[in-house]
Amino acid sequence: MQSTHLREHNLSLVMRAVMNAADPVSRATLARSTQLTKPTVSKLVEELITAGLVEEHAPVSQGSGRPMVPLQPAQHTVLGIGLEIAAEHISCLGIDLAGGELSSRTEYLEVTADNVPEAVQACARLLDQVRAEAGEATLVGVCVAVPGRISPDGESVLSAPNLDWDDVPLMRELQAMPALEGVPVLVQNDIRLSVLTEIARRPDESFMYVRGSTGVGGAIVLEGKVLEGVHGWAGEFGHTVVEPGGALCRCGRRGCLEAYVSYHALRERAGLRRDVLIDELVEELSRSTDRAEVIGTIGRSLGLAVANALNILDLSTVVLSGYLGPIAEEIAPFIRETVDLHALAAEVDEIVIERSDDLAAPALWGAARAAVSPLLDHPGDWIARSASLSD
Amino acid sequence: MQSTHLREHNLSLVMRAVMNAADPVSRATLARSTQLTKPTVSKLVEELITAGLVEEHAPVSQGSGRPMVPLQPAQHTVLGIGLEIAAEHISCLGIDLAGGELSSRTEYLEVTADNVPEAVQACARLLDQVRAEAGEATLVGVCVAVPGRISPDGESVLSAPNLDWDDVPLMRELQAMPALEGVPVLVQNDIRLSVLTEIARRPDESFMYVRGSTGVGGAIVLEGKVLEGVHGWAGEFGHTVVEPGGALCRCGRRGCLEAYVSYHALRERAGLRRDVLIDELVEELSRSTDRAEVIGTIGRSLGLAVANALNILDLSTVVLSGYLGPIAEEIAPFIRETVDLHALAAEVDEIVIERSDDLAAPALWGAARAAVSPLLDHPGDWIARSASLSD
DNA sequence: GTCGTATGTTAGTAACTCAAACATACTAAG
DNA sequence: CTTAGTATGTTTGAGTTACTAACATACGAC
Repeated sequence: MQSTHLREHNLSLVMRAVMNAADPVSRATLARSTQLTKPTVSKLVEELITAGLVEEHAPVSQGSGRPMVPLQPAQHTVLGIGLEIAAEHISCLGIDLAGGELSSRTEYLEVTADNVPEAVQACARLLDQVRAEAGEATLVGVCVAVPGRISPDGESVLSAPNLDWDDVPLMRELQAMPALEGVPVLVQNDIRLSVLTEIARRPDESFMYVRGSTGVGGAIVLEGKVLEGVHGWAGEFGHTVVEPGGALCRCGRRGCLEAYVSYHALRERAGLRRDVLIDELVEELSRSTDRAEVIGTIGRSLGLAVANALNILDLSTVVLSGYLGPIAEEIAPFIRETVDLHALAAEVDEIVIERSDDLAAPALWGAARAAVSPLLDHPGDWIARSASLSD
Repeated sequence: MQSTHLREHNLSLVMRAVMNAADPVSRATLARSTQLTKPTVSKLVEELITAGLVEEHAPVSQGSGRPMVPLQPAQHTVLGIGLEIAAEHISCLGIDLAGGELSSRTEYLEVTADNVPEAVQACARLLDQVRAEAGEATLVGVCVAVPGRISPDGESVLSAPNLDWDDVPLMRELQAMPALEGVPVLVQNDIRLSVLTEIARRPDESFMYVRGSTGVGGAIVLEGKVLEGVHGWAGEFGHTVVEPGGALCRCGRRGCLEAYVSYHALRERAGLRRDVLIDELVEELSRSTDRAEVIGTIGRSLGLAVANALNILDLSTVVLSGYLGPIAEEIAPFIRETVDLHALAAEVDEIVIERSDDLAAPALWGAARAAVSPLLDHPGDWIARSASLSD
């Protein structure tokens, strides 16, 4: 490791400290939290300011002593764009370093295997619009959320059942856009991006994220980092076996978790075709059976999968999100019952089951964050670039 | 991060490069593999040599060009001691940096809840003997392997069913020994130490380690590092549920993996009391039932647990060890059958099922390695210490 | 107004690594 | 036996980086 790497590391350290702080921070505070000395922090902060990554505000008095100079992530200088491709719409969101929305747009269209080019064009249109509305801010990255399995290199969508997509080389298509020349483009699974929103709320924690959307997905977060796995789909436990030889899942196997608790499966069981809210769906199911049994089946199946996962990973926090959020309180007792029965950690600590305070579109927001995130890890690259531009 | 941390990092980088190399390496080779420059490597190597961590041998010609000066981990200068506490014996092993055995001893005694002080005394005796036989080598650490659950801080043994131990503050007991003053003492679960032996064989790989001993345990290895979890028992999947409401496990729950495939459970089923080899045990079981069914039950139960774990962690390699080693080839087809049915990764890559080339006492060797390992992460501390001694 | 306090800056120093040239020691070929 | 070629390892001087110690700054409190 070279000296320049050391600088890069410290630069990133300071940048992240500024980002993670809830309120504006002083240089002195940064020095304390990063373990660096005041002169070092001052120098690094100066670089970040001239590069347009950090903003200085008017001094604020803090009781006695010299007033601090508040530092914040720069607003409106940097633009990260998130795209979300869903079955019936494509959304686009632009944020800056401060995490504020600069601009957003949505187009409604039914995305299928037959209109991939149209979808790509829609993405391009939305990108241009959002970019134009974001003003002066420089685009630093684009990240696309897709509800499906992405190849480990992030190049293409291997399969997205809801979109009926198979092997779509989305990254290449988007990178081919002239407007995106030189801009990094990422493609990532929607749930893995949704979890970023949750991570932002509880930085550096370890937990299991379970999200019910059409299927059931999830992610494992260890000390604020999403576990990747060999193919980049660790935590996708919709096809964990909860009942060997049990109900037929749409993946063709038997006894998968998804066959018991996914929105899709529940809707099939209710015999409904149209989209309804989860509450209505449970209501519908309760007509033929006891509501407690419907909820109990969901809770206990989920509990078994969760318990096994908690055992293997030795975690003690579960966050429920997506359509599981609204019924979280209702199913929690059943999950707890099963987890307490099977999870070893439950003997020592109480397993915490929480619901996620989901935004309207966590995947979209997560994608926008992911688009900005490389900048925070390597501010030096950006500084070098902005320096060369001003030459 | 400060400049001194940079040096510490690079020192450790070079030290580990020397350790991991199968054959003695030259400074030039180290420069290439560590991405450092030749002068830097030379300086760092010099420090490691004077500190007694690395050894220089006579120049060796490598075809054309100046002959290289071979570098190796120093032999007989540093002593790491591993202890293994088992139900019927306590073993002790001393190794040096080169990984060679300097000395080893075993005492046979039945370790129970009633004779903890005796066990500690036996440890002390063994430690003294091994240390005496190791000659000049300086003791740098002690690590104790215990077949049970260890508290997250490594202070005490929470429970060790085979030893009938509960809440034994082993670390404190050992640290109280005058001979161990200033020497770091670790206590760790035996399986988590066994896996270190496997990691040494396949550095930086990711895999699942499944070890059959009295129970069934395991560990998760991600890029050469053992996953810890909140309490330090991630990967302990003996109590994963493979059949909800199934066979009664000795933990009091139902359907645990251990109830189907542990040596303990198999022996109970065979109605045997004495210890027999796994082959004999399977033979015995095959008298009442078909051998294929015995093996099949083991393989399929294990397969289900493995498949669920692989799904959650997105891994594609499984290493079978302990008593599962000898029957690995026999049970592998059944594991594969179940895994192929349930593991998603099996659709893309073939899941690799391997057997560990187990040493006689992997936990003991792992413990000895773990005792030395902190030195490799922080050679600077040791250098400072050895410098102050020679003053 | 003076003191106490906390922030941020300046100047000088120490530590680390790097690039370039050099010294070394061998093989291979004429 | 000499010369060329090659790879290793060292020396030298320079360029980073961050640190320590002292200082300047700007406020509140008495």
